[in-house]
Order: sequence, then C-alpha cells, then structure tokens
Amino acid sequence: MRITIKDIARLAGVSPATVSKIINNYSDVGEATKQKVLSIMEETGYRPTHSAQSLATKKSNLIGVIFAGKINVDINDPFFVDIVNSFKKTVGSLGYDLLFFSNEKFQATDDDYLARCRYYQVDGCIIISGDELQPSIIELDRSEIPCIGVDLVLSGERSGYLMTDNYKVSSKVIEHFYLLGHRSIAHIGGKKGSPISDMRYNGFIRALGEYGLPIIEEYIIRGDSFKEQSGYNVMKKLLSLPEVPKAVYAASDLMAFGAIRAIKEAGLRIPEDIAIVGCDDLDACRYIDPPLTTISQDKEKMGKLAAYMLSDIIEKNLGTSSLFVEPELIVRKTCGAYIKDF
Amino acid sequence: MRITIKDIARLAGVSPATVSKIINNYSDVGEATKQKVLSIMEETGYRPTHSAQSLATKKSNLIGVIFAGKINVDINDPFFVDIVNSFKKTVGSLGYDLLFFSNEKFQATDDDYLARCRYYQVDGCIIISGDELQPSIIELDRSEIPCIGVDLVLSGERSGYLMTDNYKVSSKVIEHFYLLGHRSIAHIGGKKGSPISDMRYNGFIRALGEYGLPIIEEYIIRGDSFKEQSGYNVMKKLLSLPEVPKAVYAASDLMAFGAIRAIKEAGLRIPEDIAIVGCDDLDACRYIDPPLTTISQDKEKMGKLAAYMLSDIIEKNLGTSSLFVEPELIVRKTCGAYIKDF
DNA sequence: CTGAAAGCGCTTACAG
DNA sequence: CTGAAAGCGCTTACAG
Repeated sequence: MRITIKDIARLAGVSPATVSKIINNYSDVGEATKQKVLSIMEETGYRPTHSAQSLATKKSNLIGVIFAGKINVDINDPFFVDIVNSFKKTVGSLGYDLLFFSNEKFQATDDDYLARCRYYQVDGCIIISGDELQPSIIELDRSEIPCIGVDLVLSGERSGYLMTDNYKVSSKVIEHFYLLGHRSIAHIGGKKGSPISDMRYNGFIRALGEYGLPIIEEYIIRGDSFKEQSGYNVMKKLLSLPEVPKAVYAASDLMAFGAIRAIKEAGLRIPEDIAIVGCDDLDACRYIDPPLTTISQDKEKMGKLAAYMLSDIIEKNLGTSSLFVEPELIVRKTCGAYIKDF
Repeated sequence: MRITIKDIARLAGVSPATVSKIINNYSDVGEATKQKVLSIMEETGYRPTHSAQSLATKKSNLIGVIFAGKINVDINDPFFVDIVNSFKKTVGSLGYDLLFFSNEKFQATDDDYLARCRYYQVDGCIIISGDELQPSIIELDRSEIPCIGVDLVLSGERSGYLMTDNYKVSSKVIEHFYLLGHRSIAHIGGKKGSPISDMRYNGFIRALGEYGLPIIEEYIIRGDSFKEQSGYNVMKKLLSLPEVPKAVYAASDLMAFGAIRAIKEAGLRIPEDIAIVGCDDLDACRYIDPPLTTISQDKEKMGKLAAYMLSDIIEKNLGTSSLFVEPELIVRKTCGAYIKDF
C-alpha cells in the first residue's frame, strides 16, 4: 500500500541503502544516480516514515512541550502561549516539530514526564513553569533528556534555563515612580513562596534601598494569588490605611486590574490620586480605563532563545547555561507620565 | 542500553510475543504468567517504545493540530488556544497526544499537510480555520486521514466539522436590541468573503427580517478585518451620518473596542447615546469601560465535541457529520440592560 | 495458553 | 561509488 524506500530503490535500479544515503544527504553518492533517485522520489511523492526512521536512528525530531505545575492542565495561559508560539517558529526552522503531552494519560505515576519523553524518544523538552512543581519534573531535569526551563531553574547536566530578570522588573518600576517624584511606594505582592513573585518582591525591597526610599511595612502586602480578586482585596486594605499610598506597584496585571476596581469604587482617580503599575502586559492593559502602565517581558525573544539554547544542548552537547532577559517598561496612563522616553 | 521487550521476556522466562500480549491486554494469557510479567515490568520500569509500536501497528496515537490559513504561523490566537485546550483534555483521556506541526519545515510544497500527516502516521487531525485556506487543506480533507474542522466546512469521506451557529449569533444580538426597544440597528461587519463574517452578516440580515426590522443600507458597513482599527474606522463613518445609529452590532470584540474608542472620541456616551454589542467574549471585554456586552462561543464544549467526533471517525469509521453549537449572549454594560435574564 | 518467525520501513557499519 | 545484511523494538498471524 504505502510506498517505501524499497519501491524507490527498485524503480531506480539501486539498493535501499543508496536511496537512504540520498535522503540523508550523504556525499559519497554518484551525481547521476542521485539525480535519478531524486526525480523518482519527486514523481512518486515518496516520503520516509517517521517511526521507521526514529526506530533506526533513535532520534525523533520531536520536542516535548510541558507546562509544569498544578496549572498544568491548561495550555491557554497567555504567557505560555506566547512563549510557545515564538519557540515553535524557531525550533521549526531548525527541523523539529512539537509534541504536547496530555496530562490525562500516564496518570498512573502522577505524570511521569520522563517516561513519556523516553516513550516518544523526544530529542529535547521545553518546560514552562506554573509555579507549583511536580517531582517528576526534577526527575526529568536529572535525566539524559536535554531540557530547557522557562521561569524555572534547572540544574541537570543537559539542562539550561532562562527567565526575565525579575529583579530588574521591580527596579524599573521603582525607577519610574522615582522619576515621577514618588517617595512612598506600596507593593501588592504575589503569593509568597512562588519563585517569580518572591523575586519581584525581593527586587522591590532591593530597589527601594538603591533609590534611598523607605520600606513602609504597612504598604507591602502580599496576595494569595496573581488573580484579579486577590489584587482587589489587597488594595482594599491599602485603601483603609490612615495614609493611603499614592503609588502602587502590583506584581501582576490581573492584580492591578483588581486594584483599579477597588480604587474606582473608593471614588478615587487614577493617576491623580493614586498611580499604579502592573506587570505582564496583557492585551487587556490597552483596553482598561485608564490604560495600564506595566512591565513587559520579551516573550518573542525568550521563545527564540529557548529554541537555540535547546538545540545547542541537543546538537553540541553543551552543558548547563542560564540567561536573564531584560524586561521593558510600557508607559501608558496610570502613572501620569505620558512621555514615551521613560 | 534501553531496556526492551526482549529483556522483560528473558527475565520472566517467556517469549516476547507473550509480553506483547500482556502489554496490549489480550485475554488469552495465563493469569500466573501475566502477574509475573507485570511485576517485572514494574520493577524494571519498562516502557514500550513509540516508534517500534507505531511501525508495527501503523497507528501512532498522535493527533495532528493544524491552524489553517494565512494566520497559520501564530498559535496564540485566543479562540484557537481555548478550543485546543479543551480538545486536548478530552482527546488526552482517550489516549492520544497532540502533535503541532511547524509550518517552517516542509516549506517546499507550501505546507504539505497531508505529507506530514502521513510521515508521522497521525491517527487524525483537528483543523482550525483562520479564514484564508490553503489548497493543501483540501487535499488533506479528501485523503484517508480522519479530520475534523472547526469553523471550517469539511466534506471528505473521513471528515466532519463543527462550528458555532453563526446565524444564531446574529439573531441573539438582534433579539437583545429588540427587547431593549431598538428598531434601527447598525452593523459593523467583518471582512467580506471570510466565511464566518459572511455568516454573521447574513444572519444579521435574516434576523432583521424575522423581527420585522428595517434594513438600513447606510447602517451596514463591512470592515477590512476583525481588528480594532477596522472597527474604529467603520464607526467613524457611522458617526458621520446625518442620523447616527443608537444601536450597533460589531462582528468582533476587537472591532467593538475600536468602535468604543471612536464613540468616546466623539464625546458620546455608552450606552446612553449608543448601545453596542460585540462578538467573541475576549477576556478584555470585562475590563474595558464600560464592560462589553457580547456573544460567547462555547469553546469548552466545541473542543470536547471535536475530540469525540474525531475519535468516532477514527475508531468506528463513521462518516461525515456536522454540528452547530449554540452561542450565548453575555450581558454586560454597553446596552443599558443590567438584568441577567436576557 | 505459549512461542517461533516474519514483518513493519528505515539506517549503518562493512565489504567490495 | 554501491549493495548485502543485520539491526532498531515492537506486533501479528499461525502452529502447537
């Protein structure tokens, strides 16, 4: 039924071995035979079969995509999707296709990623973190499978990772507020214990020091998630203080949205009464009223870097490396600064 | 190196054939041998290899995911992602994993989807439309590969499709406006020629008839895309009319966002001066000011249905079938109707 | 209930 | 420059 390498060989009057060499671009093949075989492959529309190639070579040209953590089930997280989109383009041009693991399958061992990677013989993996990690990710990190973590520190021999410089995220916010004349800055932090939110929190404290700004205990409150409601709740507390802060830095856009809702409910104006900046640069930032000033991660670049780093590990057997990507301040209207060159 | 079925057989003192039968749940195996083999597999952590299984059975347990059309390169479209997310869960529980094709690869023949499906021996495909179709999708539809189209009419022997009932989308909007007392309704249409936008347009015209409402030529303008700017431009035209419409139905949320911008710039109020409803229920609808009333597609259900339809075609060899999913009106604040039971 | 043997479609030393 | 042969790790009639 299916047309195989044997058929091509017969049609061209050569051996399957020779056809194989031509498919794989070996140099030691006669130009004449090469052309003949090539044209027959063309005519017949022949294509090799992945499983046969994979079985023989132990390579699959497949990259596994894993969204680690409890949030695992959902691949529609905007951050995840943007990274993967960019990653896919680059890795695609390098000759790989993407395999998304269904978490619903190998449930037996609570998500045995390593087993699945071996099952499919993936050449490598990209693991994007969703904060709460499973042990099976650690197992995968330590294995022979090349891995690259995004927002996730990996330390295996054939692993690498990258993330936005989250300290810089906070210091850019502080700098912005500082230049605008603010000296007392509040922070709506993300959940304590989440690596990303901890980095932003610590970055905030550190930046305060660098700019000689006071750390005001009552102004620093951490929510229980990155969600809208959490930001709303924290802002309510801030609003109930004897002296309401005039500048607040929310660790996520969603929290900033919640804070904006609370501020409006309190009858206060943004940015006149309270200036606010978020974090993530969701699409909705442009549509909310007023449009939210925020920090953007260069997801395009991150996906691309992840692709190249992974391919370096796979092909050149490079060891662990890590990269920190520069974040960018996006000035919109929640801080009263309209000048673009901030 | 890798532990194989032969090792297990040797360790258990049986033949590879017997181990294979146990792996594949054949019934004609002695209980005693079965238990022994099972425990050895457990101890050794043995897992079969995908490529070997696939080569022998000609099945891959892989479903190809294709985002058809020119927009192809980007998988971060919210509609696409939500559908795929739901699809993935269901199809995952059915034992399949997802393969995302890189468009950058087989560029030779402008995206030879069929060839790629055969190369990977995918068991089936889900094709989500991005309006502008490539010929290679048609080729795939006509092939032996089971396909299910989302927002895309497929007619192959082993194909099926589903989409939201886009006529109903429009009639629900008209009904809402009608109940609110509006009799002259404007339409900011999507690009002419795009199947989805045409259905919404035609549904609009038809619903007008059903409610005995007039078709006002000047009030019906189609944009050149579903984008924000396009909605802005069309709304400007509407605003320049001698009699400005008081109710407008935009064929996409993004267009509605653009229209809102134009309305605000003109110094008019929403919904007091102009009521507006969008289409898609993007996240941003909740954050824009005022929150946008819109029509939501049941993406969760659509993904699930797509999964079951596809698996029916694959396993039961079922023929073509098509499904139309009921859309839902989400009442927010752009029409002046706050009552939930609309 | 169990196993020997052939086959799935390719690749890779190796010999010539 | 070319080909015969063995091997990759499974499965599937078929025979017993």
